[in-house]
Amino acid sequence: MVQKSGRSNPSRGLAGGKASKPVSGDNSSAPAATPPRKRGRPRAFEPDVALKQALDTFRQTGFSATSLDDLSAAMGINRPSLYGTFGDKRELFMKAYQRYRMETNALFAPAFDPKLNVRQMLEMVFAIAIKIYLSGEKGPRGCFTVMTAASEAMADPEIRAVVQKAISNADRTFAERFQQAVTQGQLPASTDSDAVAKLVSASIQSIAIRSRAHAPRTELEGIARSMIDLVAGPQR
Amino acid sequence: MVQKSGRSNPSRGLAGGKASKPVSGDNSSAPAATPPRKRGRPRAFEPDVALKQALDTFRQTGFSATSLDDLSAAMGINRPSLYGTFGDKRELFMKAYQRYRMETNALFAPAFDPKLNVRQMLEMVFAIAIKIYLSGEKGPRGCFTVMTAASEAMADPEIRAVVQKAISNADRTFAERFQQAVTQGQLPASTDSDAVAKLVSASIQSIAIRSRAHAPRTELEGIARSMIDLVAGPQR
DNA sequence: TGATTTTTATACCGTTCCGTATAAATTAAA
DNA sequence: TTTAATTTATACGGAACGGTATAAAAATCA
Repeated sequence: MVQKSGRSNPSRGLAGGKASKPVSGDNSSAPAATPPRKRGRPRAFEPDVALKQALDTFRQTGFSATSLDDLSAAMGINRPSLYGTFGDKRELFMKAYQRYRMETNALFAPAFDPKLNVRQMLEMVFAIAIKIYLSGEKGPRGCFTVMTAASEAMADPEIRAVVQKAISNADRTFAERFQQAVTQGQLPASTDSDAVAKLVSASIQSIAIRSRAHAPRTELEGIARSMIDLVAGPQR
Repeated sequence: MVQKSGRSNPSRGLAGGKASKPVSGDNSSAPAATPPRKRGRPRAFEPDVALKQALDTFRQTGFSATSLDDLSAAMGINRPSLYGTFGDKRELFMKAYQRYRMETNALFAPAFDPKLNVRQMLEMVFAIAIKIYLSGEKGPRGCFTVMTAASEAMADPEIRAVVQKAISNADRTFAERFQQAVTQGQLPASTDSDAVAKLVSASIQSIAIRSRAHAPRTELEGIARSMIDLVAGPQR
């Protein structure tokens, strides 16, 4: 019943090339490139912003509880257009999740500036995490990876794989940074970088969980502070 | 106890209320417990075991992705009977969650035996948590509270309330135990019991998340070990 | 026995779901 | 202008959904 579209898939050429758009500030309606207009009727929507709306909707209500009507309405796209551009609901979910990962990786990147010491890095990481998890027009949204791990990752091996990758990636990023801090003398030589990294990840995941349960911001910040002090020593 | 003699009902047990849950501790008495046979056609199922099946099903696939057909099949009960006994899907979910809380509270209780020191308490807690989260015929199941926080707690205030309660209850239980350990000299006087409690809760929540993403048991045990050593000092 | 009470079993109802067929609309190319 | 290509808009179809009406079944009571 899968019915691979036998005819040429038009989104192929587009999807391959424009993976990431820098979203620069000067997008004043005149992308100087003036992309070569394709043959037929032009799209009435921007795939990237539509995908962002889909992501927001999925983050709000999760995969199962989000209907295609919800998505269609939030994205401002008719169902057939949605299908033609993003595939079925599951494909759309995967693309939205992929976008989420790119987006949040970019948001966290500044915290890993090598000029920052470990404490500064952690303070930035937690601040960014709390900001992300509490953002949202309709209340806090938590972490999409944690949400997905708790729900879809169970039954869907492919989704589980990307979630595993996201979690282990976070662990590894912290571990490498801590190991580096040990060699730089910012952390004691006895530090178990892998272990500490997983505990930091754990506290971030807990912040995500609690944020979705509407825990007060002070509670989230308290967890962050405790973890920072535990890793980098009490506040000077 | 209001045993009206007008109807001459020779049975113990409440006739009017439908909260008939006489499964008290003495169930291992003579096989002739002679349950007070009610008037009409007897039930063909045990409500408590049916509720357990419902809980298992909800834990597997979550609220939205579980259909009443799934529940009906898993519980071995027709839809109308299910309705008559447990109410609609959401009510059933609430009752299943309530049962989960009772069940897990009972499983964790031995770890809080006052005869155990802090390290022993933590080792038991983590061992029990990992055992619960990895149990399940069809793979790991994680923590139902964390699952629910990540999904239904968002849109449903009542569900959110019970999830909040479960989380804060865990925090408080740990905090009280740590505070007690401070007074007993098992932990340094400088210990911030509330903060440490939340970090322990956080690591448990992370273990739940990771278990659902099929993290290997050694990873979960590693997190537990790290947290225990962090709180109670390195292993002696 | 027959009346009453309660549960079971089947089948149904209206709604929502996901996905698609179809035709109109809009563009570039011929 | 005609033709081809592509997207939009409407509407539909089968399936699954949550929930319930209805009658048969199984028990007690009179």
